[in-house]
Order: sequence, then structure tokens, then C-alpha cells
Amino acid sequence: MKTADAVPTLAALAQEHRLAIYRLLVQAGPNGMAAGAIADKLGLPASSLSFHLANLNRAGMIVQKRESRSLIYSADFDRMNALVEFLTENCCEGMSCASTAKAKIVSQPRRTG
Amino acid sequence: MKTADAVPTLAALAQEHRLAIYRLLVQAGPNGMAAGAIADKLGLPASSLSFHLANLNRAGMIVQKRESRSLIYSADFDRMNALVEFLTENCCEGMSCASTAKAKIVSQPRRTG
DNA sequence: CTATCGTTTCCATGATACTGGAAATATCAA
DNA sequence: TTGATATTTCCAGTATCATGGAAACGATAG
Repeated sequence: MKTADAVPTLAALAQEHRLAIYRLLVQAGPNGMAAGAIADKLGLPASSLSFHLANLNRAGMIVQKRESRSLIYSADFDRMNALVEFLTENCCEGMSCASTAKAKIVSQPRRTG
Repeated sequence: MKTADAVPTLAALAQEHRLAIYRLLVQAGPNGMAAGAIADKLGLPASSLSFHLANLNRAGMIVQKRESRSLIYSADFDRMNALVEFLTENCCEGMSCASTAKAKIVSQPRRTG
């Protein structure tokens, strides 16, 4: 990841409702949730939710797929890994700091169902 | 960390110059850098730099200490760990996903010098 | 084709953030 | 105290973002 990608990615998460949406989708896992279900759960008006989903999607943090009339959104775990790696890159002037070997935080599990 | 903390923390990083500042400080390690040195390195006017440093500091991502006439800033690694943990909390409905055991990314090394 | 459902796009309004020069503040040396 | 250095605060102008109702769109069932 580059700075030009990281800034909008971080900006996507840096908003109360979008952060709530993202975390909800992280917890929902690879099966994701329909826009309507997210709106219900978080109590957001449809147009606002759509605005925020579009933002997260543009930033690559979530992924969209259609299933009949519903649009299903799910978190993109690889994207989060890339972001974290970018943020902690070249830590500490290359000194041996316990975990300059940056572990992957979350790996993408297989979809169930 | 809670949502109320995470939002301003992410917002602090979600800006071109602040992200550059933070990454510079991550690379500088625990000894940190003086505001002037950061300004030189990034080519920012003093007042703008100060504005951004204050933002990062308020968000807890960096720490300030005085050393004679200079103010020395350094990255707070623990804060980044807390942020990452928050973002990936309760991943995947509690299913065993390779790394629900979230590894610490960067541990705080001892200051040299 | 029509009705309906789920979702997005449009739009105006209000709020918040970024910028950088000039002035103010803090520290130190002589 | 005076002067120099390092940095912050003040301020006004510009730009960007969030909100939510209404209208439009796409998919499906009958």
C-alpha cells in the first residue's frame, strides 16, 4: 500500500457510522450482511447508510455482491492487513524491536454456507 | 479502546501530512524527532506542522516532550496496537479464523541514547 | 406489464477541517 | 535585559464532508 491509498482508507474508517458498519461486517464474517440488515441493526436512514457504504467500498475496505434484490456487503480482511503493515513499516530505524516481523492480524477465512 | 476513541485516532491518521509525520516518527523510533526536524524533512510551514502535531497528540498517536528549546515528538506504539486490536475485534462470528488470536504488531522498544 | 421491495442517487443545508502568515510564547545565552 | 531560536496560537479564507427526504433505479413475483 502507498500513502495515496492509505489516506482514503483511513478516512473511510474515521467516521462514527462507517466504523460501526465496518466492525459489524468484521463480526459478521465472510457471509456479510445485506444493506437493509445493516440499516436495521445500526438505525441509519437508507440514504445515509448508502453514502457510507459507498465510501467504504471505494476505499476497498468492504466488498459488494448482489444476491437477488439485496446487496450484500462484507469486510475485506486483506485490505486491513495491508493497512496495518503500511502503518508499521520500517519501524524503529531497523533496530531489532520485538516484532519488526509484522504478523498478519487477520487472515481471510473461507466463506460458509 | 472504544469507538469514541477510535474515531479521532483514525481521523488523525487520515490526512496526508499527518500520516507522513506519523510514519516518519515510527521510523525514527523511540528517540523521536524535534518539530523543526520534521518540518525540514517534510517541507511543511511551521504553523501547519504544529496544527497537525497537535491533532496527532490529542489523538494519542504521538507523545511530546521538551528538550531545551526543542519539542521532541515520538510515536506511541502501544496506541497503534490498541487501535489494530479494536479494528479486528470479534472477527468472524467467533469462528476459528486463523488469527482470531490477534498478535501484537509492534511492541514498544526501549529508548536508546 | 404492474406492483413491490431493496437500495442508490440527487440535492441543499449545516458543520468541520486545512492552510499559512503574523503575532505571541517559551527557552536559553551573554 | 536583550537577542536569538524553536514552536505554538490566532485568524480568515477556502474546501471538503455528513445528513436525510424525495425521486429514480434494478430485480423479482404474479
